[in-house]
Amino acid sequence: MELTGGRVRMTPGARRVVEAAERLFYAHGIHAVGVDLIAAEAGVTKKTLYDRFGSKEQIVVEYLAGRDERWRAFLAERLERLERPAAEARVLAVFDASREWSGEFGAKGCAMVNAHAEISDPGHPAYAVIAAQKTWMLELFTGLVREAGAEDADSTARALMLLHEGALVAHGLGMFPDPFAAARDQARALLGGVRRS
Amino acid sequence: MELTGGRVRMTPGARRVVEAAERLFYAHGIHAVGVDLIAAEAGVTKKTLYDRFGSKEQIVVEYLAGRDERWRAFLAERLERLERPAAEARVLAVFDASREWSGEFGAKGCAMVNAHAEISDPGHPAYAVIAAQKTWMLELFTGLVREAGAEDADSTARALMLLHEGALVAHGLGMFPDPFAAARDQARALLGGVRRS
DNA sequence: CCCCAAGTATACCGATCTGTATAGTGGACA
DNA sequence: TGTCCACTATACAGATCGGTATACTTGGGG
Repeated sequence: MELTGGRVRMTPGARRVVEAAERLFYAHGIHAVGVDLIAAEAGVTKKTLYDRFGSKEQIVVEYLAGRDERWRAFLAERLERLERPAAEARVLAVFDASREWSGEFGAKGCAMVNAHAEISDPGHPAYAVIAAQKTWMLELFTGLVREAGAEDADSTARALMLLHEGALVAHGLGMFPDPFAAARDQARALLGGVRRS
Repeated sequence: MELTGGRVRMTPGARRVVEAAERLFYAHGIHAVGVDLIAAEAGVTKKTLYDRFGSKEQIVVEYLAGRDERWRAFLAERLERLERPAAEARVLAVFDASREWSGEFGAKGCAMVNAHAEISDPGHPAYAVIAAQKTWMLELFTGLVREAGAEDADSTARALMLLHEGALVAHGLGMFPDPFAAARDQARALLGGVRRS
């Protein structure tokens, strides 16, 4: 199975497998996509696929963990662009980044939320990846809000989290146009009305 | 197939099928549950199941439409409880109702969002049910906000929608305790700060 | 009394599912 | 030159998938 800290060593074939899996899992759901299709789309035999990953479950883990890694790198790059940023501007930049990301890669909403809908066993290794992603986002907001000097950083961060998750869902379901702009507006109002310590 | 306006005639066996399907689909996901299991859990043969529904797809439609109906009835009952209610109180009551509903039936978040994650074909009949549910909720918020006399009812309603969807997701993933209370607090602040026409 | 709707019981269909087995190929590197 | 390593090709196993077929039972209403 060739693991390195729960992750798989990414040979060229393995990388193509994860890329194909990400595209197929995200578009059609995890259970709707078989390993035969993944292998075919990756231009790889099932033998190679199982030599690298050992199980479909492990491909799911790589799919989610890889996507999370890319999102974090994407977000970090967007946050570093800001020069001498006010903390409030950094919070709003998270919504802008999410809007851009979702426009490019997020037509079906949050991959973590969607995967969670298909997994019932809390012992599934993907569960930890999903939970960690949401914890990380909440802590990101908490840190940024604390920088901004808000009185109750925890509850403010949670409110931002609700707006952000709501925007992801609204975008995925096409509830109304540009939900990230709406969420960003609310976030600004929320931060503007907050008492400073 | 015995349809009545796109829906199935609910004989006793058919009702048990939908009940079993709802429990299993919601807990494990749609593609993860086979019709054999549904029939067994309903105490019904596959013959009966297919005589009533004709296809698994139709069971999915009944599952979602039935759950939506129950939610709307649940919410209507909670809203009617309020006597001589201010419109703002009615908005907050939606979040209270959602909190109560989710505590009883919503451990995995929104059934519509979860189903959407597993369906890729926009022509799937369940798609219309999902979209209609979200449209209905948005219009509900819009109507309530308009009653409250807010200046920009549409954008206020969308903000409430984001908070509500965010709370459903946060609850389903267990991101932090009592997300509906947090969403309700934000909703109140949002309504309180709104300019009246 | 007889019919009909709703149901049971059971067996089957072809397709697809995850996962394994066997045998062989081509390149990099020591 | 020889040995790994990543990979191809193909075939197969056992289970489960959605869906169908045949034959029978039961209870209530004209």
